[in-house]
Amino acid sequence: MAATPKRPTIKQIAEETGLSVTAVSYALRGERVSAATIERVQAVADQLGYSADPVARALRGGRTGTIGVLVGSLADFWQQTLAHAVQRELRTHGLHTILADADGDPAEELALAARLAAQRVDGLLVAPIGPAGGDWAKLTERTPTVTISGRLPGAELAGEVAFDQTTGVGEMLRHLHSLGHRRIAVLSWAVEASPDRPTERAVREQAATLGLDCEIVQCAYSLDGSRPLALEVLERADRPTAIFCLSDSIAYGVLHGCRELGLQVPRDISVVGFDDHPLSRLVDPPLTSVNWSIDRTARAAVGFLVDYLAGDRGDHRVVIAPTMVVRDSSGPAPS
Amino acid sequence: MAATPKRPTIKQIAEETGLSVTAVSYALRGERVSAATIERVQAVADQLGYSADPVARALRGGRTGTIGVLVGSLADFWQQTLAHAVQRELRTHGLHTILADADGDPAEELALAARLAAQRVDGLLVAPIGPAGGDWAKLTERTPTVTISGRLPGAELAGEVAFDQTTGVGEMLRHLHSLGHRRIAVLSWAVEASPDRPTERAVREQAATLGLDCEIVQCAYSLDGSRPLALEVLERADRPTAIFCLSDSIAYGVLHGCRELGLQVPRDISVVGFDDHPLSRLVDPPLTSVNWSIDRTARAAVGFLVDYLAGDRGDHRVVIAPTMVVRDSSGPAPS
DNA sequence: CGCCCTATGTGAATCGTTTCAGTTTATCGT
DNA sequence: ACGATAAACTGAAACGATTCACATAGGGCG
Repeated sequence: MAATPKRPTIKQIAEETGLSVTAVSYALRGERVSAATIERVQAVADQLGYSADPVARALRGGRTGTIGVLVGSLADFWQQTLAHAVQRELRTHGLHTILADADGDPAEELALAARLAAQRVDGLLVAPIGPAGGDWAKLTERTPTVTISGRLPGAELAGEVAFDQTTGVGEMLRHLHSLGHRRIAVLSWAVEASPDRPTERAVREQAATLGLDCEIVQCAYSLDGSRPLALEVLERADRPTAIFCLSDSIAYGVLHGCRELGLQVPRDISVVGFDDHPLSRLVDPPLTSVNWSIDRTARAAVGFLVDYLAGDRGDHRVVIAPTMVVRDSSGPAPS
Repeated sequence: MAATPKRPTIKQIAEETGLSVTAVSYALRGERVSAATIERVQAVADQLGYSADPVARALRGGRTGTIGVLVGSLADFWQQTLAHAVQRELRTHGLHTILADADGDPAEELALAARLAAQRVDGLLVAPIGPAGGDWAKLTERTPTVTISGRLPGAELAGEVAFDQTTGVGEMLRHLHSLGHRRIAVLSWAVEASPDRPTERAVREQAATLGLDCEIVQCAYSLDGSRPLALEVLERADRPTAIFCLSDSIAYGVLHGCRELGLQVPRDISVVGFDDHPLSRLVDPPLTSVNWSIDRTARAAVGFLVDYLAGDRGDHRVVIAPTMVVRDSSGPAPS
């Protein structure tokens, strides 16, 4: 092992200046000591390249300046972008990010969050897959937590960013209905894990209202996960006339599958998504989707957490409204 | 503030069992104490839901089980995917990830890495923008560091994953040359920050060899960053016949710009990328690019770091070879 | 029976920082 | 000039886990 030089400590500064460790600690934050001392300590600290050890500080009970971010699956492009937006937003508040990725497994979520909390993060931002169980009460009462689109059983929240799934699903289904589609396959991630997510419930309810024949199909998150499934659905005898993907990432895989089978979208079949990823306007054909503003989401979530940490216990809940974005991947149902 | 119940500590277990803190510490790792004691301690620990505080452990000097990952810009889709692949790979080794994002600013990189190191990560994985300066010597001799495609001035590395940029650039330029293109605009990120990156140097050299007129243009990373720039380039009187984007993300923005101006790709102009993001085969038209295997990259980088942490000081360097992927976005130069 | 060795356990220091509770000066008002 | 008070600074105890050095007891063996 290479010789490992230690980083400078407060103790070294104390020796260098002839002061006590205590005095140096105060001086570094400019309190309780004379201006002359502060200056002298600063000079030595700068020269040594000193910076306080966040680990020691955390142990003593202070803030770590780090927020844990837990996402359901980084394989999903939208969530990748969300993670980026959140990280960027946190940075504007001088906060750092520890990112964890449940990788599509709801059973992992609580464990990962606990691990994050054990790292002494100041707060948690959780975009969960779904209420797969576990009791978040203990965790969330110890660590301020803001959720993004999802429920955490037993959790006591510092804030909540919800998506109006009902309206979003409704608009999309009405759009498809108005184009004449009656038999629709809905590709959803995480159905097995939590069969009664609000999104799926909304799909069932609205489909019933509109008289649509909607089959909900379990689907892996990633591009490569949705393609084979799409192939299977597309090759059925009674192929649906439209496929409603509950994430744009899934839709990309479906588009790819259609291409492989020589199916023209939207002539032969309509394919629509549900997050409106930035690339959805560039794929072929440009994807009809429902937009949930990533920037607004990230800003709200981070804002709630920062407010809470600053002691503001106000009303920390917002519902992000969907925006229907009709592009070229949806068209009249083939007769 | 809500009552904040403390997490269980080793001390509580000691009181509960009537043992000393020391004995409990040993018992928890199954050393030096009688089997009966181990069992008793385990029982109490389980019942209390005890897990060791990573912060305290880190302070004492042990491993944290956390790796810092620093990427040049999470706004880039390829780097997003890389970050995901790396995180996933780290997880298979039982390691956690702290992700930092320099957001396109090379001047931030060293500071962010230092901050990561101060968090007591066991190692660092750095995919830098470029050698914007700073001295990485002190940091890297304290914290094992593996680079992914980039040089860190003064760094002493635990491993290195390099991309054979020269070959990649060469193949792409020859491809364009063979299609009759002679006037090419090269859109690069981070030119200002480090004008002599290996990639740009390779472009200049190979262009000279082939007799190509290549202009290198500074470009922001993101989709929205490259679009306006593309518009500017495309509206010139002596418009280049091909645009070579040094990242697929940039190419996506350019494609968007072309569409706005009513330019057909590749009939009116060819557009090619340089990472081969998974979505590049789905955009319209499918993008010609150069593939660097993200999985191989992530696996190699993480492998090097894990080996190093295990004490293996072997040869930790690999060069990832490019694979030219010709799709539909490149065609014969218009006459 | 006396000696040493092992098994099992404990006390205390350590990591780097913060902070409570003092202690020493110097200064001020009366 | 004297006690009160404030300013400047220090000691020591936390935070939670690890680990070195030591203590105690019992067992084995000549």
